[in-house]
Amino acid sequence: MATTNDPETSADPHTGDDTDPRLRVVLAELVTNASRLTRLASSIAGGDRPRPWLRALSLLEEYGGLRISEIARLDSSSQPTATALVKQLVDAGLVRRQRDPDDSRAVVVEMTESGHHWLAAARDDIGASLAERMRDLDAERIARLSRSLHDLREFLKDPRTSG
Amino acid sequence: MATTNDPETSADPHTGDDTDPRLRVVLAELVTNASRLTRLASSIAGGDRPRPWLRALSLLEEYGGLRISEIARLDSSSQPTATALVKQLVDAGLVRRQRDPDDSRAVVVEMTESGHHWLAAARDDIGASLAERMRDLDAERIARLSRSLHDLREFLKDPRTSG
DNA sequence: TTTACATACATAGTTTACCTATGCAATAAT
DNA sequence: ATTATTGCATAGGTAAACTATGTATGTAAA
Repeated sequence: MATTNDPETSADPHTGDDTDPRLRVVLAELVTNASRLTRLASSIAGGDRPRPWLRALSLLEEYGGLRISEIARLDSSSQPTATALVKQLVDAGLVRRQRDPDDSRAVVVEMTESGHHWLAAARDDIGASLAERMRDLDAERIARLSRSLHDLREFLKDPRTSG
Repeated sequence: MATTNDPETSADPHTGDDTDPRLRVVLAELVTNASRLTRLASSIAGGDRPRPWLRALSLLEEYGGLRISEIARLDSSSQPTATALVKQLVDAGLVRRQRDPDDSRAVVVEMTESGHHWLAAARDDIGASLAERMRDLDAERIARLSRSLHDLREFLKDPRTSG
């Protein structure tokens, strides 16, 4: 056990033991609740749309053209996973691959019109399924909650440039 | 296209088209943000703990003893998935199976002491990993956010009995 | 400029987490 | 008693992820 360390000198960045214990607890609860909500929502509104497609297309919509390795990094997945995912999207006609003129090793992935339509339809479906079960909720409250989650993710991505 | 329907008579419960369009949009955004936060957090704090174990043990801690089919339902998974999951947890010594005295077809699954320890340690690790990157956040704000997500899930589970 | 290393992506092979379909035993309903 | 239903187990399959590695291109050092 390390609980007998001198509190004055125990700021070891590896263990994080100098953080607020209350914060540790509520952060663990937060991810539990976010994860459960996500799982329940996707069981209700999932349809048969591949969730990796939604993630990748959302990123491409947000950032424009992306390299394979950038997709992997932004999606917290490995490069081979991103390669396979892009292949599926190309086969489905939702994205297009182009060589980077400045670096012929690289590939730039862009959404097609069909990809934009697919993503919009997916979001409509998800929103409609959920709204049907939650029609009494206040949209502005949900919007605020959504923004909080967004901000928290930005902070988690890089604590220095946000928050 | 169904966009030319008479708005007065288009309250078809199958399509949900009578719900607030703004609500549909923000709900779709909410699940996107919750899902992305979950994914990022688990890539940071995931460790190598099986996520299904965390889900199942959290349910058992919350509800006490549960049947296989109850675990499946509460976890939004199929019964065979729950059977396999419980088998893994039994093999790891984290839960114990007992026959239901009132119904000898049924199985009641309960956490062992080891299971409680495992879950507590997992949460400590997750909380510590996240708190290390987010040490400047206000714990009470996170707690409120966490509660909102919890309440929203309760509402989504059964819109009539919560809100 | 040849050699060496780094980067970007592709491919192979494996594991994990699910699913559906089905079988079997116990209970409930007629 | 027969039939239907319920609770779980098993079989078999798919999708999404990983690591390890190969190949081609770009970069830097000798």
